[in-house]
Amino acid sequence: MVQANTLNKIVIVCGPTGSGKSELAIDLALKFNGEVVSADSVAIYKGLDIGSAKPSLSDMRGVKHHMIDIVSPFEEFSVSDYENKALEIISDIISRGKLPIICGGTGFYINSIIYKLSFGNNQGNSDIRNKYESFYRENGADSLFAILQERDEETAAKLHKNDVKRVIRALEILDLTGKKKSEIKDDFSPRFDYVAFTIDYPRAELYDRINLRVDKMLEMGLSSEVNSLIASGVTLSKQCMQGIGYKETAEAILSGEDIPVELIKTNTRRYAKRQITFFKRMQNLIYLNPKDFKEIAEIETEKFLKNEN
RNA sequence: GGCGCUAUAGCCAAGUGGUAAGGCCAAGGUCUGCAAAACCUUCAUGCCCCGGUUCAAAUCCGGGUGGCGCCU
Repeated sequence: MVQANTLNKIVIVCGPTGSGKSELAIDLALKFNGEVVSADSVAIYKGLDIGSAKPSLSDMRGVKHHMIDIVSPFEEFSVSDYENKALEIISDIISRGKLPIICGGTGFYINSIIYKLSFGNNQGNSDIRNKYESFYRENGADSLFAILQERDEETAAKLHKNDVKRVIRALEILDLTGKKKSEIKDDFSPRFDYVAFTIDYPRAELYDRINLRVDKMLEMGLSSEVNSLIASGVTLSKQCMQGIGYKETAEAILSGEDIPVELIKTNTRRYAKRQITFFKRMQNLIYLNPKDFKEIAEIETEKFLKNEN
């Protein structure tokens, strides 16, 4: 375990999909003797390459990448799994005297390494989830929410009754630990000293880039990638198949329809919007102009590394 | 040229006399073990234009304009 230590410095490259994070992270790694730690909930899966825009070997330019291709498409993977593995890797990188560069668009994953979140102190339990899910299906969101209101009023007050996933999670914590989610207090002081960068494209320009990138994924053979996943037995219900581009393509293939390109683009754009919203709350985040992002990122990283705090 | 049908938000669309449903898109937001997931909020002082009837018109009447269809 990495202990909070102000000498532990890491660099974070985050932001919406299609903004050029991977390339910037690699640039910085080359310049500052770093290794890239991916923070991407889809790129962790083996075999999901094109749709997750994984950097190719040549893109990586010899920079070591971690947290990519680490789980099989049949496995489930959670933030907590991510946190454990990533923390181990980060401390190893630091111990070797190199700079960890966290790069990815999954804000929740990034938060898990910056902050020491407890995540309710227990892992998901499919029996319990199934129990409440079927209750929900039979009785509706209001009835499900009423249970939580009775058992943990404080958490219920923070959730919307339609947010079934979170309502179920709160109930799950109650069942598993006997404790209320609202009783668990977390420490939000960062465990690392970090700077974060995001390349700040004007919205319209970002959307253009995304649209083009989706077209490119199709050209590169997204549908055959999805085909082979299906052929190997990966079903739509698998977690990895929730990825944008994967679910739409898989559904189209299974029903014999054309791949809904426009839908994939729309979903990707909406995802980018959610990412932008998420990262707005990140501390120490430097918004880089697309014109000179590389130079500024280098200057800022240099300043950050020199500063002993 | 004649006849018929039609015109509601960026798009689809309900509404047939009582003060503009819903969906999509878009924008903003939430986020503590599924996060590329899940969820929330906002989005037509106005119904093609002009005139009329009426206490009251997107709704009825007349005329115009655009679209669609049929006929010559």
